[in-house]
Amino acid sequence: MVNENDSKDSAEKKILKAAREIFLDKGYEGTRMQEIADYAGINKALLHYYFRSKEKLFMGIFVEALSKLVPRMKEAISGPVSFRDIVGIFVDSYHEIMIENPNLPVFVVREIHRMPEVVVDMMKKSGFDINMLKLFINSQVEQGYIRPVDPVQLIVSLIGMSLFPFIGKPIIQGVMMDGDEEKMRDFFKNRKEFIVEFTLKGLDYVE
Amino acid sequence: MVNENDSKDSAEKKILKAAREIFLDKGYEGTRMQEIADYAGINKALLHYYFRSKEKLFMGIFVEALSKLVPRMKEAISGPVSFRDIVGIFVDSYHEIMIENPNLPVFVVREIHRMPEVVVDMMKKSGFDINMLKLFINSQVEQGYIRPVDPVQLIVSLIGMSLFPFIGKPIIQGVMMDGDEEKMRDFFKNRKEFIVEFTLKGLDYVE
DNA sequence: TTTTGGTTTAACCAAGCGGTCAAAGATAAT
DNA sequence: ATTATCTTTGACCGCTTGGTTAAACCAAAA
Repeated sequence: MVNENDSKDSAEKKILKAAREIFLDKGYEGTRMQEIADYAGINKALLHYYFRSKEKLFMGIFVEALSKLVPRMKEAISGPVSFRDIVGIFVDSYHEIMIENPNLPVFVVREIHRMPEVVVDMMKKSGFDINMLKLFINSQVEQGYIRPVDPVQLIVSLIGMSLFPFIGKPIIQGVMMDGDEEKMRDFFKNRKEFIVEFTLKGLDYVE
Repeated sequence: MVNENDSKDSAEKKILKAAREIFLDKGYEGTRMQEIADYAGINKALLHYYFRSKEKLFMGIFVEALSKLVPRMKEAISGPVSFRDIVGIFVDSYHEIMIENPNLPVFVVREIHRMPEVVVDMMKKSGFDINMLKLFINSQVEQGYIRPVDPVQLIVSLIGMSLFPFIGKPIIQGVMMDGDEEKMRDFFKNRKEFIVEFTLKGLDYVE
């Protein structure tokens, strides 16, 4: 039991890495167990040795992916920060995650559509802390920093503006930017600032 | 050849209707030809009699769906209308289409991700008229109606804010609104006005 | 009535799917 | 060296998949 190196669990980790890669790209229904095995460089039967079924393996990956999509803003909100800061942190955290996991939004959208109740249950149990954000927005309204606004409308707008560039990247780059990668990089570079300014002005924010 | 009734082509139309329903809900990979046949109330072999393969049948549905997503704004822009009107029409046309076809955005997102180059080519050939909108936005900036802004950032924001409520409906309703359908209806009822006001303010619009 | 042509079907097929199993390999304890 | 336990594999299984085929069906033309 001295063995703490990776040669023992490397198979399991290789499987998880492969499953992550392929499930996120092709979704549950588009993925073949054989493809995961090939990608991981192991026998297909070994997949079922470590993870009994395709669904079990998938759910592990899915839970992991979902958790990334829940912005952890508890500390940010609890501190004495401005509305501008919160919007910036919110948008920023999404962009950070998306740049590291470009396939994440399409993956989650696809699987939410396939099994909405399951996902909603999962998010409820995992403590999706939207209420804190709602309260924060309402308090900012009451203190006169921003105009009266339905917090959900605002949150949905922020998420939509943050995620859609990644969801629709092929269209934006291919159709709106004539396939120019440099333009696309510029677009992403400017995206965060645009969303923040656009949002603050859209809410009549006063410093 | 007197026969112009539907009994002759009803099979084909029944197939198309079934294919539309099921492909849009489950996507290419999630759909079984048998399921389409059952839904249409016909034999599976008849599918291949009218449409040779799953892919051919699918592409018909997909082209039809894609065309719905391209906003036909040529007439709107060509006329002498205000920026407020254009934003209103833009958001409105998306909402109208989405309410009639709630599964459309997830469907298109899923299939774009599966075959991005194909879709981009299709959209280019179908004359996606984003340039007119770009020019219009730029002209509004030059005339001082709105602050300087990258048209693509704005268009992507508008589409993102318009589509995301439909893409993320299960989460919004299930997690942000505790499953309350009435709240969700209110949310959708107020959505258009919110986006328009939010956008106009966000761009320092002056009438 | 027979023929003709398009329409619809049951039965079938090869390939691919997720999943299983018995046995071979590897590793550490006895 | 031998046993016991965990890991890895090739071969295999039952089932589903998209697709085919030959024959039945059916209305209109001859």
